[in-house]
Amino acid sequence: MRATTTLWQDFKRQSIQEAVIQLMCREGLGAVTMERVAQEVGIAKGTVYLHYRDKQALLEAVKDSALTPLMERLDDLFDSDLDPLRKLEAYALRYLGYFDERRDLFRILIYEREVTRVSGQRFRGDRYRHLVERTTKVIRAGIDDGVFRDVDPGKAAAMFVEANFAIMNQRLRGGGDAPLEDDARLISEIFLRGLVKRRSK
Amino acid sequence: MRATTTLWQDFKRQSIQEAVIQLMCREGLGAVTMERVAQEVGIAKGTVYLHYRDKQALLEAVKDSALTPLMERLDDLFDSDLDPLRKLEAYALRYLGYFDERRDLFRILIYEREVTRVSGQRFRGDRYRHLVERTTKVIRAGIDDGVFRDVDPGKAAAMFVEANFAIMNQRLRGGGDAPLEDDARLISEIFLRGLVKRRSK
DNA sequence: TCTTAAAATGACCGGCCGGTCAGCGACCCG
DNA sequence: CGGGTCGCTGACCGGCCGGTCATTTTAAGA
Repeated sequence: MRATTTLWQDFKRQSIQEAVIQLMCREGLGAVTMERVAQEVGIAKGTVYLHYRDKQALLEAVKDSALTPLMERLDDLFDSDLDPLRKLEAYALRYLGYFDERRDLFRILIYEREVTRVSGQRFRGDRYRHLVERTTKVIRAGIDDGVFRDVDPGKAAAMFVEANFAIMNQRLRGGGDAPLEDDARLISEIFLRGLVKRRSK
Repeated sequence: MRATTTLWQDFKRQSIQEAVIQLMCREGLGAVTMERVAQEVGIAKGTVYLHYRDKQALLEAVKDSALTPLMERLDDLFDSDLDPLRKLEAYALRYLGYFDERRDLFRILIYEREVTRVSGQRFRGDRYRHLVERTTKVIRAGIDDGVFRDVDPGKAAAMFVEANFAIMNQRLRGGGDAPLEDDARLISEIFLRGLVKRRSK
């Protein structure tokens, strides 16, 4: 009975989180009201507070469950023993792949970035920062190996992470008709080899 | 007298806009309240409404006066007869240069992007979109010339615009000690030539 | 100094939203 | 059937903020 109760509560919590995501995707962050969320789930506002201390805790939980799997997949990649170049290629593939399956989650990522930036506050769980830092290390390793050019690894990492975001954003808005492998390859090719055609003619 | 009055009103309007920018930089978008803005200028809330119809009009005006000069400088560049490759190089230089002089304005850009994205609504004056579109044309021209590789120009453009944003963001946060010419060159080099070292050894 | 029109003010209003809690019904047990 | 537990409810509260407008202040002209 204990287990059953917990399972059911988990289900409830998940329904609430799903409602937040749905609302955010359909009508934007401004529409995410405790009242509206409850309405979406089909429960009363007070009930939501039986599951989450307050609105911030709810949003935090949504971000967590939406982005933690991605971060784990990327951290696994960072921890692997691939060489830096392959790591960046694989990064793009995993990043796009993750959001391609669940496009609504990408909104959550946008939301996190924006709130972090607009509020101007430092967030403890700033995932974006984490991503850039780990990417920085990869690039630094590549430079030490003599594979990459000697550039500021932090800035190159910021460019790379942002480029992935930009492409995913395009996929989301532009209809995303291209296979994700193509887009991942596009990122790798441009970022690693450059836009300019090789003078191989 | 007519002229004098207008000039003085312009000054008032400018003070109000400056207050918005200051508030936004110091305490984030959430602190930008009509009351706080008036307080910052040293006038009463009602007075602000003598100059701007409502809050949205004020924010719109702030965005306009902050970003229009940049857009003009970039549009001049796009309209010039430089070849595509030089245009992209010059783009990075102008972009970074503009915000380097007035770093607080960069916050306004962040604000516009975030609001545009989070609200999910299409904005009439979406400058970001305009930038990407013009950059797309440049890249397409470069591809037609045979200088650039045959990639999706829209996606490459999104990457490029975003990369510039990322670097400016880094300059803002990381202390921005590097000369802007170096950072502009970094963007051009990576985006145009790639991160991977040429096998010229 | 008085007149008067324009400029500035800030108390006030209404709506919104996060958060609370007294109460209600469903269900179980004795 | 009586009583007690518990999940749930939604009316309500308080604070915040955008926007208004009757009133006061300013200043120019006579």
